[in-house]
Amino acid sequence: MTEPATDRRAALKERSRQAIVRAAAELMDETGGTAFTVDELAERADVSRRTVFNHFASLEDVFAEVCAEVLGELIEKLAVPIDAAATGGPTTEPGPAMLDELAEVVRSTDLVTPMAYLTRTLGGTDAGGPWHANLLTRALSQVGEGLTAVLRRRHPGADPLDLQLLVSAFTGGVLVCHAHWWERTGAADDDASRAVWAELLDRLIHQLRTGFASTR
Amino acid sequence: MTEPATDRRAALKERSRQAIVRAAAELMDETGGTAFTVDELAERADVSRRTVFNHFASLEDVFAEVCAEVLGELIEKLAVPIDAAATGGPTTEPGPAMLDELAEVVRSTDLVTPMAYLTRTLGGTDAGGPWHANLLTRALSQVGEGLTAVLRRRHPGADPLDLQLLVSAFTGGVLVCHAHWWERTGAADDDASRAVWAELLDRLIHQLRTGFASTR
DNA sequence: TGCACTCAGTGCATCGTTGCACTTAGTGTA
DNA sequence: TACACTAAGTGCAACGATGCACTGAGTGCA
Repeated sequence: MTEPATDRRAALKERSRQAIVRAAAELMDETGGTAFTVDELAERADVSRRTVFNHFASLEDVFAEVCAEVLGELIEKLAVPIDAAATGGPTTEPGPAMLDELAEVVRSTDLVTPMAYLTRTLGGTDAGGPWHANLLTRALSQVGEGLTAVLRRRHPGADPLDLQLLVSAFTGGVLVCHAHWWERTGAADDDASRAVWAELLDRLIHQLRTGFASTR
Repeated sequence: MTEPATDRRAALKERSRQAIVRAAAELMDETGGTAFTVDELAERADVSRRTVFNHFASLEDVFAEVCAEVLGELIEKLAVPIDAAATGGPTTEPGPAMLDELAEVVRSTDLVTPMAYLTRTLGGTDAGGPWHANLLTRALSQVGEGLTAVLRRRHPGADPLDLQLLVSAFTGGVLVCHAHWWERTGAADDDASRAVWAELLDRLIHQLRTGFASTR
């Protein structure tokens, strides 16, 4: 993918920022959490410690950006089949119920790997703390916005309220499922964990179907 | 080789400078001369055009630096066997005549490759012009200083005047040999060219021996 | 409980790069 | 011969990174 036409200053700035985010993701993966210092992050990113704070207001903001990128990739994964179904352009013709479509896409996408990563790195040392809770809220909001945008592209004729209610109920349900999944699997990234997740997801979808089956 | 302890600013400065020199050496090699623009050099070095002039006063200075590095490596090559002969520390004991030692070292070092490179890139388009002549003068001076330093390490008891006269006569002789070599071989980098160079070198050494054979 | 330490975060000045407009010299063409 | 163009080189201001001293919060220990 060619870089957008930009001047060298902007390119340098973006490179520094990406280096910090990438370094944080690596350290989070290696340490299974967020227990590293700004000095370690700066060294790994090959920038000065002041530069980290030039780009981010706090370490928490860095973690949030790592999450945002993981979740952004997740939403892109979910968007691909939904957008593909729209090949030939979006239509207002009645199609499958949005819930069924969303359910099928979510079922066929591996959510366990990113969830395991985020749960391990953010939930490991201080799960439920106000700091991590804030990150989780931001993450959920981002997922919700991303899904809403994708479904809107697919169903431009859909009532916006219906659509947003669906997404809100869905992401809220995913949060509940996540807590159960974590409790039962310890956020492992393996087949047993995937089986539990699939079961919880089926429960959620079943519960939501009765309320949104007529949405077209 | 570990980088010297330095701060990040100094490291960046040095990286930029080295990138410019390296890019110039590549372009000189690829184009067989110096007929490229500052814009091309800056692009290859991945710096801005202003940065080139932050580090060097002119394109000519960049070329001079490329030469200096090639010649510096050359002098290092010559220095290795001379310094190795001094293993156990320098001595004022009578040793082989300096000329014989210098001759042996020069004979056993491949001078044709760097000479071919420098002749091709600097002599190709405007040989003998005042601009290139200036580069040649600087190059010769650098070689002379380098050789003088090496021989001084090896023969600390030698009379400085004798030593400098030897080096001056030698480098002057090399310049003459180079002109003949160029005329006869076209500055090719091959075995035939090496044979001609060896012959010319023997002539030079033979001519110099009668004047310096007693130097110890 | 007071003290020492570590670390996140901050303010400010400096450095090196960069963007851009400019001048000047050299060159080619009508 | 005048004009247009290219390219080297320059001055100046702005940007982004960096160095460094500093404050405050949290923690551990005597």
